[in-house]
Amino acid sequence: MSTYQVPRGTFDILPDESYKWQFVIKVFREIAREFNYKEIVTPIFEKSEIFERSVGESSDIVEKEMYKFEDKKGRVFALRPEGTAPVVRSFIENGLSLKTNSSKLYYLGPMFRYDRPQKGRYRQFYQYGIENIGSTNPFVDAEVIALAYRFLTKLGLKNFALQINSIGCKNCTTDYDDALKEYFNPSLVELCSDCRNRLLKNPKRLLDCKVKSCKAIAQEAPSMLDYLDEDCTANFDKVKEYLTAMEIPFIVNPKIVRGLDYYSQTAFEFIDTNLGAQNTLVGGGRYDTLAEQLGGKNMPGIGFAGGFERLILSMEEEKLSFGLQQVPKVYLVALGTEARIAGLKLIMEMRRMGISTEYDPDKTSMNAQMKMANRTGAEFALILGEDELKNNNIILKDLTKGEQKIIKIPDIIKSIKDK
RNA sequence: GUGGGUGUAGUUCAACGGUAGAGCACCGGAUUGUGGUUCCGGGCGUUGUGGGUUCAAAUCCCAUCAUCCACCCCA
Repeated sequence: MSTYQVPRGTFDILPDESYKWQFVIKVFREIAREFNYKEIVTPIFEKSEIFERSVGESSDIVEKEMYKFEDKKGRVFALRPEGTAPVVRSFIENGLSLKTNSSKLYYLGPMFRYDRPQKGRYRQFYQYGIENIGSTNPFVDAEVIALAYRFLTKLGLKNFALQINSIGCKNCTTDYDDALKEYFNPSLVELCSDCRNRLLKNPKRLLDCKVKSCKAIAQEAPSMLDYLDEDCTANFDKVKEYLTAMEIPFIVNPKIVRGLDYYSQTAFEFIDTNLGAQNTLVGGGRYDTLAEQLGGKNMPGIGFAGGFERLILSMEEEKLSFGLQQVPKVYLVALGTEARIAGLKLIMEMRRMGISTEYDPDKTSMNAQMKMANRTGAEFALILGEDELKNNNIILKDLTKGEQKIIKIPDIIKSIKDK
């Protein structure tokens, strides 16, 4: 056992695994490009106030999960627990609303939450996400959902379901909260202690409770959808209509409640059906008041975020491909000092021509070098010995077929390129 | 933050309170100019860490750290 280990809830992405990450990141970028979203990169830490004012003082994230610290001048920062607030901060700060072609943004990177680690839940985790800022049009809601759907589908995932809901605007919510309080109050004693708290602070979360008794009571609770005002209802209907038009299957789940305070109207989750307790693959929704809360102009927006860890877990579960592991194209086997030096020159040339090349600096015997060539998974071995060198030749051996032929050294790069 | 399970070689796992072992991987050789297969050889690892009980602890007890599962929360 080594003396040091990674901090709790974090992990190393090892060389054998990194290609999986590269693969899903590559696909995400491709899909973002298909939809014409452009990348935005924001710092890993921000003034903690940014999260407190947007995500919400009473949310779990702010209340107990933030990595908060003071710098040497006493400024209070937090490692970002999520990506939306920083993007909106940057959007306001840089006046992106005034520029064309800069309202559709995507981001990638680590987020931090001090949470108890579990399968699919880490303290440093990697999110991908998009934000579409500036429009209240339900076309945009549908497009954002479509992008997530397209991404998951492109990766080959099948075991997931899209659930959507509308949590209304401020007006609807207050009415609904009152209705919930009225409904649950008579059964107060039967609720779990968490739920008694929730009833005061955020009654909607009660719908999400997993305690059996609470679940049973919540079964008959009034539905959010009945409390939506005209606008919100119309909007939600349009979102559904557009999704249907794009042939994106969804189910309406009135019990979806997002844990971040800035959400309004459209809320959605892509749930993995065989992942365990941490099964939200992608979560997102509309946040029409967020920009104002951060001191900007009234600027509506909608976006989503997903975690790469769960994505990869889910893909492994479904035995999906992550593409090929990185292997060198050519492995140079050099015999003798002169051949080794001549080989150096050759290696440089091949690498410059874009041919990935490997060799072993320590092994001298043919046998050992061939073994290494095989182990790296190289496609070809180039064998250079005294005899070949004398005649300006080199042996090109196809390691999968086992065939080999003698080639003039000046022609070798062309021969490999032609393969 | 709460509850439960687990921690032994690089890895997957064995070992009744009494000498810590096997598969895979890895290294070397058979084969000093040709790999994958095969055969032979190679393991002292503070049994996660720190205490305690005992003649004796990987094994029992306590603490701690990590991990897994669930609550919670969410990506």
